[in-house]
Amino acid sequence: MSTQNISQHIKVTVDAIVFGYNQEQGISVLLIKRKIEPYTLQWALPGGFVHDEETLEEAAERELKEEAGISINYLEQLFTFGKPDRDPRARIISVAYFGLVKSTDFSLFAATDAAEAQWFNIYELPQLAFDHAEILHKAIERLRAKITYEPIGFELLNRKFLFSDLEQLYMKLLGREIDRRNFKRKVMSLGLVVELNEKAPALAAGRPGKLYSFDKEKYQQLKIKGFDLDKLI
Amino acid sequence: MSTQNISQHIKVTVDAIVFGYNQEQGISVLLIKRKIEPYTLQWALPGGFVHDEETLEEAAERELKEEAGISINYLEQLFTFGKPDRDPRARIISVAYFGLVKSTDFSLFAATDAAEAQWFNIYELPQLAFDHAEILHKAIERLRAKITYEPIGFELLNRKFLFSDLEQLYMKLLGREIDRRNFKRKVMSLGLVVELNEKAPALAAGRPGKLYSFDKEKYQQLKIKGFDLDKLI
DNA sequence: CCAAAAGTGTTGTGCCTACACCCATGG
DNA sequence: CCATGGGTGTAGGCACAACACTTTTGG
Repeated sequence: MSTQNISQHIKVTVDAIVFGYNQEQGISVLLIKRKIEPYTLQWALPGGFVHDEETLEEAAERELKEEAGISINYLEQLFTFGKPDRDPRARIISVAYFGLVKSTDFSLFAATDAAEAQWFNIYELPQLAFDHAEILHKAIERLRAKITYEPIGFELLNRKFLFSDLEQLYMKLLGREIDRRNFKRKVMSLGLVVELNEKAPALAAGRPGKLYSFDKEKYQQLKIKGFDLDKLI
Repeated sequence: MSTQNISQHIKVTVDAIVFGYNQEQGISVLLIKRKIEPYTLQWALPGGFVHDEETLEEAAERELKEEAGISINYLEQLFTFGKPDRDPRARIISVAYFGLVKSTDFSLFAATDAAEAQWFNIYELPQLAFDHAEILHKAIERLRAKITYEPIGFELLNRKFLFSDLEQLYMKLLGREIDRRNFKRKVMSLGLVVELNEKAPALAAGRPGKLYSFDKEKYQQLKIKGFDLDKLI
């Protein structure tokens, strides 16, 4: 680093892209309605300035809690956006973080002021402030890539789920049909999903399915030692 | 973004991790010797403060030219490092960029003041300033991952090369033997490498090999439409 | 003629894909 | 009994891994 003490007028923000999933709404992303200039009343990703003594990830977690009332255990750094004119106020670079939440957190969230934070289906997005459309686009790409080599369902599904839930999550995200038999065989061969001895209550017509859940231990183990399983789909 | 005008004392730098390759030195990374506080005379990644009107990538390119005299066409963003205490002077976050250069650029580089910038084999690194060891570690991981799904040789080898050069590059990077016959078949099936009608001069004992080169057009095409070829190795 | 490196084919195995019918329940 | 969704097996093809001998040159 060449380190003359340059006077630099750059500020640093974080933005958080949080994806959620449930049966009705499909794959959604959390947005907030801006209450201040610029882009007042437009939808934007939750985020804000990094404080002097916190890490970037902590900043993203804090902003999520402040602006949307949700706590996320695990955020992954996505990309840093730094074009000089991406914010009309000043030179502001933004480090984007990426997270997944269970569908059970949806209801939790509905408790907060619905006008200021909301889930949007990723295929039906409003106009977004700043370069947030670009950021979100990149996040969706990453999500789609991730799902092919990591069992993402763990973060997105309820603790107990039907196999068809997992199928549908994958189909919605990939935007195409997948073969149920092949998919199940592959997923089960990973040993991450275990069959429970419970049947789901039959919600509609049709044969009720068994419940499944993720084997958290195995999941963590594999995540740590960096499982490079062949493409899942 | 919650956007009270917070007074923020964070500065932004970029650091560049440039990998090169040649037969003798193997896979190397470019480091510079710091001439100012802190960490004076220690080796560090080239980099420095982002200017107010340039993009992050431009900043990385500029610093590489200033500090090491090399021009790189393509840099890829690696990660942003932002722990509050990673720099003893102040809160400084660093956006790390990642690049590859041909071995022919090595000689070019030797022309500049050798004391201040140097290539180091990635398996024989000196102590590094700041958290640069961590940054470099992450870059090497990325390089290793990249090589399994992208034909990286294009950036690292000379325009014309022996097939054994490509083999050895992969073996050095992966740290294990690969089967020459299977490797060649796979690489050729991608259609990115073409056989030239030239023989290389025989440098040592042994049968001289044919020369090969990358088909730049096809390479660019595939890179653009995001080829998700199955794992190469 | 010997050492060193380049070049080259085949076979088996396992994984992936494609594909269709029966089962359990609610209405 | 019908509609709805859940559950399951198999056969063929393809890509990958394993494997060794011949050719060309320099010394």
